[in-house]
Amino acid sequence: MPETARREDRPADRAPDRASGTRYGNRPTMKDVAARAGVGLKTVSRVVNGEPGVTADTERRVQEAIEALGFRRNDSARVLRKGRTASIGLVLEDLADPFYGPLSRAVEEVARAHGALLINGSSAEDPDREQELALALCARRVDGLVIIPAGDDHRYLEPEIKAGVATVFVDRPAGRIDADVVLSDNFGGARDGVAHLIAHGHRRIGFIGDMPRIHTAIERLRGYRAAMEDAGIAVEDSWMSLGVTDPERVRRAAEEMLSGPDPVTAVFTGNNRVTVTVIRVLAGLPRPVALVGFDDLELADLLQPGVTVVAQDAAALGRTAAERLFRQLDGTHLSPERIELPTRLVQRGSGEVPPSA
Amino acid sequence: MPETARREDRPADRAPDRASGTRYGNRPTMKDVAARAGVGLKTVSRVVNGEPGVTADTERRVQEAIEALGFRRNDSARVLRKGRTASIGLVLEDLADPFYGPLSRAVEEVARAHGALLINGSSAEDPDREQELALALCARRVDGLVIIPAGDDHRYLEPEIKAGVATVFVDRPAGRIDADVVLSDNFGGARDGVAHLIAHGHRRIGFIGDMPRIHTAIERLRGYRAAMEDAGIAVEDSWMSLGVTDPERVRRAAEEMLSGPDPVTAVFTGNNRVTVTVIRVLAGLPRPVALVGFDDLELADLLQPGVTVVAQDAAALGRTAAERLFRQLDGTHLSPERIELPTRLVQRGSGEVPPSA
DNA sequence: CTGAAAGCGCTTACAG
DNA sequence: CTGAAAGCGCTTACAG
Repeated sequence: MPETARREDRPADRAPDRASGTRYGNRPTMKDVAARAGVGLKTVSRVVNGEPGVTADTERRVQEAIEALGFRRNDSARVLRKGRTASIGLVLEDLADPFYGPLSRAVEEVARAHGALLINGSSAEDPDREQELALALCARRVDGLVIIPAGDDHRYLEPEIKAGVATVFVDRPAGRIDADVVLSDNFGGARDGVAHLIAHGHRRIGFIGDMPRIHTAIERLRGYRAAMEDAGIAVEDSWMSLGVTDPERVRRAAEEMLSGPDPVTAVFTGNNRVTVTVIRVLAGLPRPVALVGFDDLELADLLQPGVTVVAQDAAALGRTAAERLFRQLDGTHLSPERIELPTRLVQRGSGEVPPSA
Repeated sequence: MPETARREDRPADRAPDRASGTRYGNRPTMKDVAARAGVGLKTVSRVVNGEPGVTADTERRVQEAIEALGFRRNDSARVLRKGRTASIGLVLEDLADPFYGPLSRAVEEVARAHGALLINGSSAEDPDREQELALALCARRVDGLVIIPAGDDHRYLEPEIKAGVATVFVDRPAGRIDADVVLSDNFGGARDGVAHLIAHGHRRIGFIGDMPRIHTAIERLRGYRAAMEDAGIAVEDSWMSLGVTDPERVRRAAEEMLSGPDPVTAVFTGNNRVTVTVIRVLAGLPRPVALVGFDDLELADLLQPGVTVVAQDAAALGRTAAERLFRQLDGTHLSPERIELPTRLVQRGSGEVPPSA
């Protein structure tokens, strides 16, 4: 007999059939199952959770009632009683950014391995929105939080962390609190990338990066400066540009440092979005300009020339952070740590272009 | 006085200080706040929820208690009582695929506008995993579900939908149940793309697509066949290849149809991953071969030649689906609908290459 | 093997 | 304006 034919069996005193979906529609509960199977509530609970101590016959009766009613345990109620929600939150900058896709997926896989679901949100690089999201996730009592911070003050999380919410920052460190963080070696990666350009004969090298309140932007700029200093090159202010990464500003910045009497002969770009815009600018120039970009790009190897990049392992960042999170949740008290993942210089052509005369 | 100095004020009968984080660590509840402020539970609830009917003085006392204890409302408990969880689930194929990033982000934005959080999961194109995920989300009592289906039988969702879980399928239709679905015009897009190649003089045109159990793969193949038929071209079996989209198989398929005595002079690729692999194959060939790909790619315009594509609007798919979902949740009963979004042919060069002799 | 009672942390529906 | 009681749907801790 079809499940739906049984709907009227449900106790009449339960939610009336109002259209507007209060009470999750009108779902059967363990109590309904117990009544139908003629057993106690606890017995239903045992069957649903696969606990021992139920005779085969009782179990069968309960199973039948479950199927007839279309019962599905309300984990929301379960969670309230048990304490752990088996869900973790991920606050990132923008789900649509190709850098965060693999990172999210890696976090998700680790969560899945631990039986947890992932709640995801984009801060859109807005500190207020980051806070709003993180606190909303805490109110839902996620067991832990993986945060790619937009802001630089995370004291708002102190009570939550104290209350037991595991927290790991990724890609950028926490601000004004002591917390686990998993980073790429932004400084070293940028330094190596710029040193690579220097090794290929460049001295006038431009740097176009993200807003200076972003940690990675500062670190990469620091790497640029270090490489230049190591080579004894005095950096001119007009070679550096930090700011929002929208195509308009980046295009202007690139055009400025590439024009005038003493243009740069090479550019180091501070992230994937900047790199893409600069590639477009360079494609319109009559002379070749060398380019090394931070972050890898799909199809980068197929461009002419191929784009030399300092690649981060986004998936490894996510995986490492999530694993650390669950280690925290395992109960062992860990003191906050800073984990740094190496970057990799991938030579494809654009970084090996010599300076044009 | 610092918040932490107040921790010992919490009633001693509440959770002991065990290290392993049961009971969400050791969080204060409304009851604790009420006790500290010397008011009733309901008054705390009123203040926390900004309900009227509390004198300024009482409100101040409650607020003080809230801050001193570091109280944050447990939405998990709230949800149990209220019926709606203000969260929706998104089951997609792979968070790391660049096609799903913008789609997820769009769903998230709509959810946010409705005050809901997004729980995200990847099916990895595995029907069992899709089901497991979707049902886990239902057990968490998400208000609604946006599903990019991997399987072709969704009868398992019938009890959930009947129980009030709003459901919208995206990118591919539901199997064996009647549900809302938001699709791109896969058939028309593929037909136009192939017709474009024909208009540029090609007759021997290859098609490389995804596994034939995937709806979009079938529709795009159908579009290919329709365009060929419209032009009076008899398609040879060796021109078509459907299967997993891993680079190995796609590469072999492309190489096969591009070799032999009568190779194809143009290729139509069935999705972004296939396109990327085929671009690599074509880059290694001595003669030019025309290419039109389904799905747009970042940097596609910067390749030589630029890649002509049939572009879908991934963000519009996500937005439309999520809006439909919340329309369902608004209570008006809507009969299942099929919404089709147009695709756009973007000419960039590769699709305008003439047949080589 | 089985189940009644209490409780998780809130909101609802009342009563004062 | 304020609050005590009941209840959301489960699990826990017992007792039989």
